[in-house]
Formats: sequence, structure tokens, C-alpha cells
Amino acid sequence: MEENESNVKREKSTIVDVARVAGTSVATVSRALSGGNYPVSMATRKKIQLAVETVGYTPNLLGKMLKTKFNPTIGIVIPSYQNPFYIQLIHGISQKAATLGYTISTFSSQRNALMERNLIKQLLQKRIMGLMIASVDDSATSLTQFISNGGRVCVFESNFKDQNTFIVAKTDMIESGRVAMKHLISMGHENIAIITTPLSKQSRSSTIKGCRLAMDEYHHEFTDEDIIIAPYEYEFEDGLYEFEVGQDLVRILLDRKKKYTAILAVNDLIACGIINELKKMNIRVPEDISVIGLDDIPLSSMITPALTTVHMPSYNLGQKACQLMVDAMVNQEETYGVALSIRPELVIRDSVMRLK
Amino acid sequence: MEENESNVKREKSTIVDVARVAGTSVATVSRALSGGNYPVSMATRKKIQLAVETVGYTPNLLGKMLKTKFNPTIGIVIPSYQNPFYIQLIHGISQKAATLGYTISTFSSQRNALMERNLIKQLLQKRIMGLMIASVDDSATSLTQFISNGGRVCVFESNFKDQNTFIVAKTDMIESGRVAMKHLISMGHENIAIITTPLSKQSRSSTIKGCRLAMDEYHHEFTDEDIIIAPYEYEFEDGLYEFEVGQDLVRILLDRKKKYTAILAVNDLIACGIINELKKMNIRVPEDISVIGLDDIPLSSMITPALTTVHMPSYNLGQKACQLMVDAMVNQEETYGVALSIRPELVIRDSVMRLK
DNA sequence: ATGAAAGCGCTAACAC
DNA sequence: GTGTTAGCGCTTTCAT
Repeated sequence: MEENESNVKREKSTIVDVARVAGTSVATVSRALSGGNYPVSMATRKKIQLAVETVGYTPNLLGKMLKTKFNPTIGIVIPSYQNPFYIQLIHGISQKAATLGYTISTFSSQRNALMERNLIKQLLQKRIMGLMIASVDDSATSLTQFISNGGRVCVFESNFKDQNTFIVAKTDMIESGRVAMKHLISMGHENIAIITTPLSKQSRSSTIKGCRLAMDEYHHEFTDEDIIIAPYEYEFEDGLYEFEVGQDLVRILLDRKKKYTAILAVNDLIACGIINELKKMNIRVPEDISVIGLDDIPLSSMITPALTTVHMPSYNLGQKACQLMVDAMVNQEETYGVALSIRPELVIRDSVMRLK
Repeated sequence: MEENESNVKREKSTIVDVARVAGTSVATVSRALSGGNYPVSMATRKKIQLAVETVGYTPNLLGKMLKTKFNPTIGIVIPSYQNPFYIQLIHGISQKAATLGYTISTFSSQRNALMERNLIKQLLQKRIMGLMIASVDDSATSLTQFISNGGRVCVFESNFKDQNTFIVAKTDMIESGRVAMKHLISMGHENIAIITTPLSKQSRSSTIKGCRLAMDEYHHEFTDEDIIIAPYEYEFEDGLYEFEVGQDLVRILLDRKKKYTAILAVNDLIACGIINELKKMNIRVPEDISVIGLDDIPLSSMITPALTTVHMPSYNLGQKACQLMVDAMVNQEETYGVALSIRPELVIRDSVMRLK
């Protein structure tokens, strides 16, 4: 099969095809098509536009990015698509990115540090300059490597001590824990249990710290015994890890000698699991036991009883973090060490009962 | 600031740096690093490996892809991150892609056709070869353009008549509607209403068709009056479009003269919204009215009463579709027109009551 | 088993 | 305002 001039199966056309048809040089085409406001006469612009259509030209970003060393994409890595908290975050980022003319591309690490590293390596190899991540890795080496290759990193969650080379964007977890716990106390509860996923993440231990703070303020007794920690952490193929943690751990809690009047779950998905399991056991919420969560995901207002929780403005957080990210990407100077902390807010619904 | 030989801030090193340090040619480095099983002596391999580490080399995929015209990435475009059905689908795809050595990159069109087109254009410009999409666009032009540029497309949902250039992967929606409706009928229901989002999508009208089929089989009366269709379709910034559709439409339904004993919702999120609203109005499910959904998302087993629904094996569907996709990407011959249809399965829980 | 060199599609000096 | 040309980092003939 010989190739002839008027090839029926058109090979993907390039800038030179356009130039040939338009009767100009490739430089002019480049300038007309993406050369900022470089002067190109209206006449040639028209010719080029026409040529673009006749040859069916689609720019090849690969060539452009190779040349300019700039990939206007922001990579987002989250631990799971199952937790609505991250979904809201993505929404926020996405919305802001769109207005700023950036493309976002999202990935799930499936709570797997190895997979996370692989993902980051991929991004690096594609010369993506911006990375926004809720990391599940104990080590920050992947991230620092990303930065030493000229990238910008924004972390939402991290196990390691915050590097001052990252943009840190998080909700104030200490305050969240404190707010939730104070609400329970103000409703007359004293025997309160905490149910949590492993404390490896800094955000988790911060939450607990906030809880302790509140208990201390009121001189309530509170020991490590009162905290039940999930022994495992992974992503199910199909199902909701955190929801199941709630279901499993509340059973363990109920088997204990010590009796509690309220449970604080470190996130809403866990709280929903708890309530779900309690219902199965015919234990009424909040009459028999109160439950409070943290996050305020859509599900929380959908279940019965509607969950009292602490709202994390993740949509806002995403928006603001994205703005910071883009700033860091365009500025050549290092705008590092930025910290963004968003204040949580109590949302009272139906899962906590006044005790006395 | 002059650049000196032993530059402190290392510029990103390339294959030529590696070659220089290893004392070989760039061709050899390329072959050693990614040249399949092209013969390179063990000795030089070692030298190159060493050089890679000393210069801190990270391959630039942009260069590679530009040269090879092959981008081993699969782009996924879904209407929303809020609907767990798609999340399950992504999980399935992701898992399979990982085993096949492909990277997936996901995007949300936010139920916006314009945005969807933009996304597709982006993918095209990045010369991504594989696109798996649940399209919300009325027109297939973006998709056909993608294909005419050498890409492969797999559709999960589409408004247009199926092109035989696509890989079509869907659950059998006609059968789903039929199964759900038959269950209602077998439980003694005759006055059944359907609540649905706009029928613009083919999958929606297929579901309805299936419902009609079931009604016909039993010679039950069923008219367009019994179908309530949401007048709008868009993605909220923050919230669950379909859930709210359920809430809004069930109120409208209840205001009608005709009284129904059962409601069929075309997806679970809608069904959950319906149940939620019914509860607020102190109407008991299933005692006062039965509700059945379609999809079997995790939420369905979490609410009270647990939702009776039709399970769509979206995880499986994702896996199989991904396999097909990759096959199509490696095969130069066109493996088009493949259709994959997965059979749904009734899941009986607590939201449907036997009438007589 | 290795190297030299052409070129993928694009941009950005530098000329005119 | 427009054209010429030298690469960006990589692969891949074609030699040797």
C-alpha cells in the first residue's frame, strides 16, 4: 500500500502541515496558535485558522511540553475514592483549577504506600510540576525527590513531620477533636470512647490530642483504654474500609466491662458504620448511646439518626490549596512552607442526646 | 550567578549525562534502560545502572512518547465522583490496569457536555490512546474525532446510537428494569410509579423499556403518567444531585391523585433520596410504600430500611472493559464493535413489602 | 554489542 | 511581521 499525496487515511497532521497549507513558516503558525500576544497579522491568522481546519490539526502537547519544560497539569493523589471527604476536596481543587486554566488528573493510591510511590514516579516522569497529595507513606522521600526535580508539592495529610518545602493545607484537626469532644461533654457525657483507624497519620493523632485537651479542660478522666484503634489499614476492592472499621470496633467496645454513654469516631464513615451496627443490635442511637463524627460528608445527613458531626470545609480547602499550588507553579521563587489551616465547625443533628 | 561545572543545583539530568558518565553512547543507554530485550552486555548494563544513580537520572516520558507515539495511559471520564457506581467502575478498571502495566488517569466532567469535550480534547493533545468514558454528551463527535486520531474508545453510557467503532461495555439495563419491576409485581404491587432523571441517556430509556416489558408480561396497566422525570440534570458543587432528585420528585408524586403502593427508582442514589424524604414525612417504608432501586451501591445496605435493589457488577464490568481496552490498544488491527454486557442480579433487602 | 545520526512536534532566539 | 534554525530528551534505523 503506497502512500500517495491525497492520503485517505490521514496521518496525524502537525504544525508543518498547517504551515505548508497556510503558506507561512512554522514559527508563525506556532506564534498564532500559542504564542501569547506575539504580533501576527490578522490576515495570516485567518489563513492559519483555515489551514488548521482543512488539515484537521490537533496540537501535540508532548512536543510543546518537551520544549517548554512546562506541564500545566496538577496531579492529585488520594488514598481512596470511597471516602467522600477526598471527593469534596477534589471538587474544590477541580473548580479552582478550571478557572485558572489548569488541568487536574487524579489517582488513588488505594492506601498503599508502594502504589503511591509508583504514582509519584509516574508523575515525575511525565514532568508534571504540581502534586497535591494525601499521603499514606511513612517516608517523605518520594515527595522530596519530586521537589528536588523542580516540582511543587501540597500535602493534605502526612505521616512525617512537615517539611518546610511543602505547602501544607489541612483542617485544624486538634481543634476538630476538641470541638467534638466539648460538645459531648456539654451534653452531659463523661464516659466517652474514641474509635479510630491507626494513628500512623499525623491528622489522626492530632484529633486525639484535641480530644484529650477537651477532657483535660473539664477535668474528666480519660485514658488510653478509652481509645479503640483499628489494627489494620487497607483498601478493600469493593467496600468501605472505614465503615467496616466502625462496625467491627463498636462490637469490641460493647464487650468491655466499662460502659460508655457516648462514642466519638474520628471520621464520619466510621461513625456511620458504628450506627449501622448498633441498629442491627437493637441498640438505639442516641437514646442508648450517643455518637459523634468528624468530617460532615453527605452521607451523614442521609442516615437515621442524622449524624451530629464537625464540618470540615474540604471544598474550600481544596479551592484555596489549589490557588496556592498554582501560585507556586508560576512563581519561580520558592513560595514554600506555606501553611493553610481551615477551622472546623460543629454541626448538630440527631445522634447525640443530652444526658442530664 | 554563573553556572559552573559542578553545579550545586543540579539541572535535571538526561540520557546523555548518563551516557557520558557511563562512558557509552546514548543509544546504548536507551537500549539498556528501555530497549526491550535488545542485546547489551552485562558489563555495560552495570556501568549504566551506576551512572543512572550517580547523576540521579529520571527518564523523561515526554521525550519517549514524542518519539514512539505511544502513551500507555488510559484516560477515564465519568460524570461525577459523587455516584458510587462510577467509583466502583474505576476501582475495577484500576485494578486490571495495574496488572497490565498501564496507568489510568481519571477526570470528572461534572455532567457537563462542554467540559467533557474539553477533557477529551486535552487527552487527544496529550496523545493518550485509550479513553473509557461514561458520556453525558448528546453528540458523539468528540469521540469519533478521538478515534479518527488513532485512539481507542470504550463507552459505558452514551446518549447516541452506538457506533460500531466503540467498545461498548454496559450492564444490561433492559434486563435490570425488568428484574426490578418483576420483583415488585411478584410482591403483589400493581400501582407502581417510576422516578427517574432525564431520559436523554440511552441507559435510562432502556431501564424504562425493561419496566414496561415486565408490566406487559403481567398485563398490568402502565402509562407515561406513572413516570416522573426530573426536569433538570447538573452537578452540584457540593451535594448529591441524584439524591436530591429523589427527595424532590417523591413529594411531587405524593401530591398526585393516583395512589401508588411502590416506587421504582432508576438508581440507588435516587432511591435513597426518596426513602430519606419519606421518613421526614413520617411515611413508613415499606409498610406504607415500597421502594426499589437499581445499582446496589454501598450506601444501599447502610440505610434503614436497607434498600432492595438490583446489583450491577460494576467492579467486574470495569475489569473486563479494561482488558478489552488494552487489547485494542496493543492490537494495531481494529478490534472495534466489541460489546460487553453484564447481567444484573436482584438483591432483596428490606424496602419492599409483600402486599397480599 | 555498540555508536552515529536523524528526527518525533514543538518553541524561541536570532535574523531580516 | 515573518522566516530560519537549533534544540527539548528520547528511540531507532543503519552502520560497524
